Order: sequence, then structure tokens, then C-alpha cells
Amino acid sequence: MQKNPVQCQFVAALDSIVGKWKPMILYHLLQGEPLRFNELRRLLPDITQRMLTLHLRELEEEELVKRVIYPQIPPKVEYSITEYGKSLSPILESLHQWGAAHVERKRLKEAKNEQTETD
Amino acid sequence: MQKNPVQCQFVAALDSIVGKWKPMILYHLLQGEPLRFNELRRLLPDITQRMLTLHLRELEEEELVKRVIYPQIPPKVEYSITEYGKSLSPILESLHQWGAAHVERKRLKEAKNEQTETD
DNA sequence: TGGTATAGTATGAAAAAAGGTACTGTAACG
DNA sequence: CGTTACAGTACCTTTTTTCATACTATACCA
Repeated sequence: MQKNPVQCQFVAALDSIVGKWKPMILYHLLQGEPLRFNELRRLLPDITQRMLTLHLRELEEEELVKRVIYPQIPPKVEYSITEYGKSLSPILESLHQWGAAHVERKRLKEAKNEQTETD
Repeated sequence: MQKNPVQCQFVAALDSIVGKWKPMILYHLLQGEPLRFNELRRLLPDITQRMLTLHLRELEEEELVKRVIYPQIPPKVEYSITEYGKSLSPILESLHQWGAAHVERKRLKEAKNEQTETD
């Protein structure tokens, strides 16, 4: 935690969102349906078991995600978004939209550059 | 850049914001006044020259920040937020607010824990 | 003449994040 | 009887990010 209170708030918020896979995990869980460990794995094709576990544990620790173990064999564990986690929804939505516009902007710019290069 | 388009959008947005000092740099520049390199350094007491340079270059590359060099000696360089950079303002504002609430929430929880421990 | 301020760059080290592979136990399926 | 699915853990390596320190050139001030 930083000393500077303003930074501290950014850091606290970003820690919850940042991590190579966290936004996607939250995004999928925000769809509403609880998801099992391997369902999430299939939704995030390139994630390793290790990274999925680590990120889920962090999200759980911050009470953004809830983990429910069904004592069965083979095991069943369901992850779902918490009420508190839902409060992140507008932020993720804004990020998603801004990101889409940003990608499009870059794409257009590159297209323009290629255009002038072939002139 | 990821293949998954949804992730890609999050990544694009977060790349612009994330970095240990980026939100703070943007935050200060969003106050409106252009700032010189060393003014920013003084506002971010713990940043190294190297990190400030690197982050400013990245922000410049994404056209979120504008860099103006005044050919003087000793040198004078002014950094300011671009119009495009201003479009990040609502996101940073949301992050800032959510972060503040998150910090407060944790604080209360810890206080509660200490309370029950001494019971 | 020596110190200060400006805006950096260069180099190497340390820390943090992410990835890769192998392994666990049990049940159901074929 | 071998394979698959489940939800992980253990261990080690690689990549990325950040940090620390020294260095540059020039002008001004005392």
C-alpha cells in the first residue's frame, strides 16, 4: 500500500481488476451464472490451471468472488460473483467500451499509415 | 495483443492506465495545467527519473499525453493531457471512487477483526 | 570555481508476475 | 483394466516490471 492516499485508491481499485486474466474472469462471472473451475478454463483457453487458481483466490480474498465447494467425487466447485463484486460492473463496462474504441482508433491509424506508405 | 477480442479490449484499456505510476500521472495532468518533468517528479515523490520517463513515453505514444519541448538551456519540457486523454477522465474518476470505498471497507473490516480479537 | 537546475540516458540488479510441466485421489465410462 | 473428468498443488523457469546508481550537457548564481 502506498503512502500517497490518492495513489492508494487507484492502487486498491486496480489491484482488484488487474492481472492478466482478472478482468475476463470477472466479465464471465458478471454474466450471472456460477461457473465451475473447468468451465472457466474452457472460457479462457490460454490460461493455465495455476494462474486460474491464483487469480480466483485473490478475487475470493477481496470478496469479489464466492467459492462454493460441493463435497462430491469427482469434486465440484462453483465460482460466482458476489453482490460486492457486482459493484465493479460499471467500471468494467466503461473499460470495455473505452478499450474497444481505443483498439478501433489504433486500427484506423495503422490503416491510414499503410495507405500513405503505398501512395 | 490477445486473440480473444473481449480480453483484447480490456487489455487495451488497462495498458493505458496500468503501470505503477500511470494513473497518478494522468490524474495530475487531468487537473488541467501542463507540468514540467521535474514538477511531475515532485508530485510523485517516490518515482525514479527512469520510470517517469518510460511512463510518459508510453502515454505519449498512445496520444494520451502531449510533450512540448522548448529549445532552451537548461531544457524545458511540458507535459499536458490531450483531448483524447481527457476521455479517460470518467474511468479514472470511477476507479478512484471505487478504490476509496474499497479501502474504507477493508479498514472497517480490520477494525472489526481487532475488536473481536480483544473480546 | 564550484554548486544547482534542467531533462533526460545507460547499465545492471532486484522484485513481481506469469508460464510450464508433472503430479494427486477418486469415480464413472467403455 | 485403461481413460477421462474433476479441482487443484508443487516445483521450477521465464518474462516483465520496477529500482538504484551513475552519467550527460549547458546555463546561471554566488
